[in-house]
Amino acid sequence: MSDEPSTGAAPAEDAVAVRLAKVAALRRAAIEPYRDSFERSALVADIAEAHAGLEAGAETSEVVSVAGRVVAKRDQGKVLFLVIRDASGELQLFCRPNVLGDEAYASACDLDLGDWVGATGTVLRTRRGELSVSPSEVLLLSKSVRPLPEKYHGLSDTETRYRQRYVDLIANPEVRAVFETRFAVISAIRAFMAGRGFLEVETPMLQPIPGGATARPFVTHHNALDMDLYLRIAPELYLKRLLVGGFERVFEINRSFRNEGMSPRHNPEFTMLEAYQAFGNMETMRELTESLITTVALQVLGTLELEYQGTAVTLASPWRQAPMAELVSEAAGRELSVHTPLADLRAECARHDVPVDAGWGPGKLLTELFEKLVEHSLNEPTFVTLYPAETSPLARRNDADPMLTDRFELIVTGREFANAFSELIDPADQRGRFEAQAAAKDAGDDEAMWVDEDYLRAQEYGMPPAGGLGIGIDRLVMLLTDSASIRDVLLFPHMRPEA
RNA sequence: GGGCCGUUAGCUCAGCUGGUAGAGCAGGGGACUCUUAAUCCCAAGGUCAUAGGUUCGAUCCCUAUACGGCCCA
Repeated sequence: MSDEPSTGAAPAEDAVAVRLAKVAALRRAAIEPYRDSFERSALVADIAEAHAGLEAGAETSEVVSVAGRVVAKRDQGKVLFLVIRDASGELQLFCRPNVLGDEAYASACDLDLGDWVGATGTVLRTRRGELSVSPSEVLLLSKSVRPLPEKYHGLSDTETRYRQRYVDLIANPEVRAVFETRFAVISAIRAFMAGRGFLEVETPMLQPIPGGATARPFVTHHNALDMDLYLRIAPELYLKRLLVGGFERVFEINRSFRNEGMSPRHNPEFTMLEAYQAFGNMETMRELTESLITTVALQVLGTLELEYQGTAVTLASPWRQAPMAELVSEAAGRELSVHTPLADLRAECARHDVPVDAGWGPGKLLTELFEKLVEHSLNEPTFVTLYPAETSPLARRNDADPMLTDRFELIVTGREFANAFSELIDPADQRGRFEAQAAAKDAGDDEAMWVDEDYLRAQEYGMPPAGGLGIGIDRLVMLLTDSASIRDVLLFPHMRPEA
């Protein structure tokens, strides 16, 4: 009755062909291999919990219905062991012809690894101690026609893991745990922010003027309006418009997009938390950041003592604070700041192989030196403060030194995790900063900001003093799951088209 | 964009200073009434990433390209 195996076909198609033939055979026998639904009575984990004390060799009369994917098959001739997996765990099906009937038993033997099945039967524990269901019925719910990766070594090819995450999740169940942690982190953030009286809002992802960060945007086109739009590089300017409107505490967990290179730490689309608090400032945000991250870590991991890629990191408070110029001076072995003569800063850059651009001012040069000499060495959480105004076009100037801003970046494991500042609320100063950015853009800096007239108009109505904060969610999840690459915390990381 | 490394069966991997490829698992056939990476027997499975070049002969040496990984910008 079975079809002749196709000869001469490529091996990949061979396995597929065998399974497709089974589908055809089932259909001829009026058995639907892709069913509508299945009524199950228990998750695998529920059964394991309820029968944890069942002795080896003991059979119960309790009938359960379970469903899952066949992940192992051990054909013993007159006994067949199938292992099925549902979202809660794995369970063995102990299939016997005297319970199933010869015909149903033969059908069960015909199942393949990867098939989805539903089974109904009694709970027992085998003589060898394996909790099992002895089914009186095994229903094929959905036929798998592609072979799964090897059962022992699984799937390790990184390219296939990222491109075909669905296979990765089947072959490497521990991958699921990373994304469960990711969900726990985001849930904990929401709860924390709500507890502090923040309102969650949604702002445009399609923006006529991409603002709130220095980065190249993705461009798209609105056909009906016949105009270009940009995928947001940050929600910042919209959230701050809401402060003008009277919302005092808002946050958005946002997907943003930046048109730049990919790396183990950069994906073209990524997730951030941005939060704004009226009447707060940088210090308000510093406390919020430290409290948020420690609360989330404790809630999700139960500890503040982490290991990231082989290096111990403690998140225990209090976290170090240090001005950028102080850290750079320490690393360079000489006093450096935004007030150091340009020539000296350039010489220092040259000494450390930092390529410089002729148009850069002292603030940009100092920031470059910081990134080259200091950033990577800050393993424990460190608030780097007093960023130059030149590289902080949306931050309020420091009252004592207008060349600097009341801004910090949080560095952990040598990487930026958060960025926050006292918001610039003076519309005249903001216009000047935008214009400096526009000049840089005209000079060829395609990451520089645009002048956003509507944002300036909003500020002219009066924006309350405020603190603003951004935290990279992907990087936070990387830290908390000890993931080396951002691709490991994104279900579907961006990839070039397949060859 | 630059540098280094990788790409061999569906999956995980071998492959000797160049003589056109092997294993395990999966898949196929068979045996087996308590298996656990089940076991045993048999047979099958490859455009060695792609395109060129060198050579009597290339998975192997050279060049380019594609995709992936890491580092740097």
